[in-house]
Amino acid sequence: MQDLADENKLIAQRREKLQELRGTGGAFPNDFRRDALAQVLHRQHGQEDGETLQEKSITVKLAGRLMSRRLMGKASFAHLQDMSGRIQLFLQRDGLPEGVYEQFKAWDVGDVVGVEGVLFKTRTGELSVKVSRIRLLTKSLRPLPEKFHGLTDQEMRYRQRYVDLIMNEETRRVFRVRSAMIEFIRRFLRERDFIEVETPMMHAIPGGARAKPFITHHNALDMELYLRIAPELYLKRLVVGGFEKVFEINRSFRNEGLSTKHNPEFTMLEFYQAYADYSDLMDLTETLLRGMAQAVLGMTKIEYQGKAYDLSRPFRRMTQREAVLQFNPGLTSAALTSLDTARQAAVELGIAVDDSFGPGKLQNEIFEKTVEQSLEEPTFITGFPTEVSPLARCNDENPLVTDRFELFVAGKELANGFSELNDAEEQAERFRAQAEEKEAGDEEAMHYDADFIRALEYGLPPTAGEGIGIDRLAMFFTDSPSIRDVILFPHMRKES
RNA sequence: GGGCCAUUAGCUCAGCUGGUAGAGCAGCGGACUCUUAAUCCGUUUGUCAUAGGUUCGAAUCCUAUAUGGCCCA
Repeated sequence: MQDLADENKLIAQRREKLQELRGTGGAFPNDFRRDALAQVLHRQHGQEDGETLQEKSITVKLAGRLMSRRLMGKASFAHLQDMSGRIQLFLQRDGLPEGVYEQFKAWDVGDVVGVEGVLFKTRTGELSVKVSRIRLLTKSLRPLPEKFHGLTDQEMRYRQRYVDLIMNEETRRVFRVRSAMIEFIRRFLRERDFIEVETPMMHAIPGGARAKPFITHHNALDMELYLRIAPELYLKRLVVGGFEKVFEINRSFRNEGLSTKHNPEFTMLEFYQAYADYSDLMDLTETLLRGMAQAVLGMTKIEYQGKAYDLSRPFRRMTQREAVLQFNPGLTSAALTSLDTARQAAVELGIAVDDSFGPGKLQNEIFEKTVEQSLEEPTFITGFPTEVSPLARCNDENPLVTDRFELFVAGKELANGFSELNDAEEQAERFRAQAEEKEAGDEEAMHYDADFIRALEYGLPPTAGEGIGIDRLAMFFTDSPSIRDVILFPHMRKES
């Protein structure tokens, strides 16, 4: 029970109004049923003229939140907002049952009401409902932000997303787009015979990526468990099992800092296709993103943070080596191949170099430092060093690199895919190398996963797999500068 | 982790070189039957983020902390 004295006066007044409602019974009715939505009415009847509407005499029942009120002595206007949008209400004292108009005048912006009335056009031509019945369905105790500026405080928008959603159409749009993107992915993959699966989120051995996991504890089993950093190893077990095309859209967790690009929990699409290689997946990714833009936004042109992108054009493809050389004119391919010169180049760029870094790791570090953020146009980077790709299949011509790609758009990594390493013995060898790095103090190095090796020993068909970061993709599709703008309830520190 | 900026009424924001804390919206009372940031008259609202310090006196200056934003690593 909250102490009334602690609350501000506006809330106290509304509590009193609620108390009166309780006295008359039925303060929280749940028997009102609507038969119309605001936006649908605008679409169906917005173009009709007043006379036509009057002749048709269309009665509708609507429910939603009162977002504004313009009271006059014996008549009032108000706007009702439901899940689809807004529509204006017109209430006349003489058009309502005895005493109802006076009750309505005592209600507040933010209250949830149910109305019944006839569609008409006001003098200014706005489609409205001439209300004949109105009921208060839920009393709102907290005042909404001011009607003109709305809620702009970013912290409050994230912490109290419910208020942000009430007040800001743009926020509602962002999350509708996100939802439509995920719906499109499901349809796209199902049409291609992928099946959707759910694999464990709690892992005894965290794997499938280089990252620090969150640790939790199972009491009954008295064992440490890790929140997954990627579903990869389980999805490949399923391909071994004969689910030759699988996908999962779900959360992964990484114990890292927060930034405009990182939330501790984030949503990934991962999919695996047997009898395909990384090149097939690059083609599929282009088709997927192009189709998604068309389906969700109605066009393949996207504007992100002031820059225009056209997904209908073929995505650029270049190797990591080529990209590093292009952005570092002083370097040569030979310099990147030799350990000494590669290390020197990295040090000169201010990279914290560890003695254990080989030429591949050094090239990857130089790439991340000097190239990534400059890759604006959609670009597939291929030829990632084997050293930094412990789960990917080596290239047949050059075993120092893997058949792997990452897709960059607007300077952000959106996707990572590769031909899967399906040689159980080589995978075991690479796990051992990772385990050694872990011993040597690299917290992000992978564990040796014996069951995964056992699965590979039964035989993983030649397979390609890919992960796409849904949050970052949603940022790009909704022109959002921060990952927090596309996560309904982003992680926040404790309120002060 | 480092740098810069912000935090004042329910919301959006003013508040000058330190001198009794303000506006608009919302609220409350009144007028008003086509308004739409409705209008008109009247009126209420504060832990100035928190804790210290300087000062006769601090929203204002200083320090620390918290939360958020932006940039960098």
